[in-house]
Amino acid sequence: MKLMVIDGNSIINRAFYGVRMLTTRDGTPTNAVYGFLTILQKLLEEEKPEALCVCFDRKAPTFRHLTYEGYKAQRKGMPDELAVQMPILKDVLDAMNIPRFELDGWEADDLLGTISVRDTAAGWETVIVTGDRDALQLITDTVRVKLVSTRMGQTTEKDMTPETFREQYGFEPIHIIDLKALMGDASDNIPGIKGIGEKTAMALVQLYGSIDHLYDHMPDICIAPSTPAKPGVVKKLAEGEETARLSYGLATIRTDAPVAFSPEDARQREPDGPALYQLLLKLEFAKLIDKLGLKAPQGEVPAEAGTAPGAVSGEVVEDPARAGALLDLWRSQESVDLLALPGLDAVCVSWREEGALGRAAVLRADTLANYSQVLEELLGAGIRKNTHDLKTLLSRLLRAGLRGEAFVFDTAVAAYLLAPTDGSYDLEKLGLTYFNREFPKAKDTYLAPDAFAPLAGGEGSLEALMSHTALIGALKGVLAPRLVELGMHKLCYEVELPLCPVLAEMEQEGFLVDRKALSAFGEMLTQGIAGDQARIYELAGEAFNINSTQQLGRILFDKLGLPPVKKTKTGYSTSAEVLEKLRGRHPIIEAILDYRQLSKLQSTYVEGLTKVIAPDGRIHTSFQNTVTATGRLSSAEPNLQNIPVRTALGAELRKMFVAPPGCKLVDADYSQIELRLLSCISGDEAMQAAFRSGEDIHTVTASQVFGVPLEAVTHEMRRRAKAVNFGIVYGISDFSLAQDIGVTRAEARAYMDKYLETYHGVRDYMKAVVEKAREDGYVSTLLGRRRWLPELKSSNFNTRSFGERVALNMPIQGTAADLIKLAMIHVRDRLAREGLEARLVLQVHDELIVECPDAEVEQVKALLTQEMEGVLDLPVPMRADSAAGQSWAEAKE
DNA sequence: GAGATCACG
DNA sequence: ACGTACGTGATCTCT
Repeated sequence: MKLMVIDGNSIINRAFYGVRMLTTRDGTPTNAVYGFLTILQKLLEEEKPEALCVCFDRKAPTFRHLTYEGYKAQRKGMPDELAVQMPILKDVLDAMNIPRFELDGWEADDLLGTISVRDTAAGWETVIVTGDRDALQLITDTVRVKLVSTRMGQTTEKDMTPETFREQYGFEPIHIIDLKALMGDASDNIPGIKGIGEKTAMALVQLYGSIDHLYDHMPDICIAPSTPAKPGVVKKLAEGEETARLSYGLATIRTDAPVAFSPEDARQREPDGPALYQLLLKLEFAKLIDKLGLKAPQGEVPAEAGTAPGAVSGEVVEDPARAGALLDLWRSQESVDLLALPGLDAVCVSWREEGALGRAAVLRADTLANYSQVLEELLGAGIRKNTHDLKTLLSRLLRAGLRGEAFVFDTAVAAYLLAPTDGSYDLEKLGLTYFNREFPKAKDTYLAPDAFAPLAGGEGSLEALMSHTALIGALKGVLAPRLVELGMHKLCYEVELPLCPVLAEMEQEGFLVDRKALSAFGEMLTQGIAGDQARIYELAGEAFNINSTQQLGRILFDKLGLPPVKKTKTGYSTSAEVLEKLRGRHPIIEAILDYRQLSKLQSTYVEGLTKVIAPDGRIHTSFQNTVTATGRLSSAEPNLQNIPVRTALGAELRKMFVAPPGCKLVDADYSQIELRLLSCISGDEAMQAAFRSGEDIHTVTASQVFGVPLEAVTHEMRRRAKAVNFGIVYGISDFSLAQDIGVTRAEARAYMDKYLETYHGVRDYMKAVVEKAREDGYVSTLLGRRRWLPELKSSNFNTRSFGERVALNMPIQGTAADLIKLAMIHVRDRLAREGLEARLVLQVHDELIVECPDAEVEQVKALLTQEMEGVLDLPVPMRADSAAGQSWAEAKE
């Protein structure tokens, strides 16, 4: 029989420092509890003990010999983020029916000791789990200590038995106490003998075992067989005897705590399922709930009654007459919910009948004779619809030659606006978050590859499809009022939703690529790569995988002996930044930099893009509208928002993005939109005046910061001013600015001070925005888009600093995102209204690209500039420049 | 799946 | 004293 007894304080501490910060949406820190439970799961799987319990401290550490300053320093060891998680962990353990022991005036250590002794007496085997080496004194033939350490979320354990202990320390486990009596332990406030360190203490204990035995031999002390100790050491031992004996007492773990324990009481029991479920849900540990196989409480959900999804009565519509009747019914509804399968071969509609009974109907292409007619009618303007992920639906519809109108709500977009850092917004996840209810996973049911295959038994999938569709309506009931409450309803209904069809059309349109030119470019790269590779192998004296940073690091820093500039978590850094510093030290550096550049272009762009050219010769990216924390779009599969431009060779790629014969590309980009917005948002008069003057902003800044006339601004002055301008938007530090522009930290500091003196409105804003964010818990853009900032409440300096930089940056980056989204909607409208053939094909954050017939070029250029500049009335003009050409490279001027 | 690197605004 | 710029996505290696 085996008992596992856990040092609760020690393990939650390790977990807290080993697991990255996690919080629930309301900002409650949860990382330590999460880490503890992860470790517990792992240990239970490995050890499978019959019994289990956890011990906690209930004794304030003593600070007899510490000053008040020392006390404060000590206290810093238990930050608030960890303290608030202690009671949470205890609640979780209670719900898991795991006995926990704590006793006034006793430390967890003493309880571990007491329990292990009782356990042995009862004939049981004991595994003590802790991160604290003190406990090693408890090791016996039947008591093992599992030492746990956690780094970067990875847990490692080491089993310590009498054998392994002796191997490592060279003496018996019990003499750990004697070791501490001599050397002390700062973290436990055990003084030890001053001047006796780890080395000496180890040697003495290895030779004498106990301090009693040691002092019996005074003053003829050796530190190794027939090696007398130095007189200094003997003197210290003699003078420190009293302290050593006192320390011995302090280091001894007691085994006589008055605790009511017998191993039988700790036998593992079933957890209290519903209680544990509720707790883990509150902690937002969805994955753990899954892993433990916990189920949502059955039956009606009491919370938010009336809005929660009730039972749905569903039907599969196979009779055209019935379909017609339903269409009439749906037209009369305020709105219905709609979910379609990716191939559009089935759709589900849900609605509420009088008396609030939920209804759902599935229409299938294979069983409803007039499916396409019904679908078209359903998608038309006569029936108002709610859906989930509108942009993807519209995109699929367009691909099938269909249009969707009258979509009035999107649960994915709404949930994103309410919590833009959540990362994913699957329906089943939203159901859990907003209703505490478990829903089947779409990917396991109606989105599974063979969900509706004849033999797959599609009933489960049908049911899941219907419950998910009905969930859309229920979610709208919660999300829509919340959007109003937080002032984001206009942003949702006037920006995000109208943008969906624009994005879908852009995806459908695609960007024409010159496949031949791309492949010729690729061949050239292949040659270059082969040359670089050969040269690198020759200079290295061996062949190796240049793509492996590990192998490359060994070659550069071990074999060739170059100085490692920077380290990463896993070894040497070989980043371009590091290699640049080594340039000139060895010819191989140049070859590696060139190899890196060429192979990046080859694998990511030439090969990556070639793979995704559609049969129409065009590349159709996917614009993601629920991804970024700031409100920007992102582009994926492929990413067309990071096509090279900064280097001459990379920019070649933009020549491959073209307009077909008879057409041109028109490219329009905002000039300095983020700085212009900074001047508006901060209300800084000086910066606004600079923009109104129409002069180059970086030159004006340089002139003001360096105190010289505009004409006297040198290239270098402008470059530095530009770096400061950028840095300010990101919440830069003097250190990073110095690194960026290659000056000393003091100089960088001076530039920033001068800058903030010149633009004191910006300085005031930087201070105010962070303070307000701390009070409100969020920051927002001009159009009301929000980002929550639990980081600002962190006690961790880095985390908090990050929160402060985000508080500065998000309103600016996010407002720019709001503006271009609005401009895109307006551009799309005007192109249609003016009957132009021009089509938007790409957005790159501050840039729009349109493909149009040659004849429309001038009109489109003007239209783009107007709509982009005129999107909002601000105290400073927003400027946009446009140009046209046969390729993207040409159109960018 | 995580980490390192590098492409963009 | 801390540790060092905001926001993304793709590719490659290694565990």
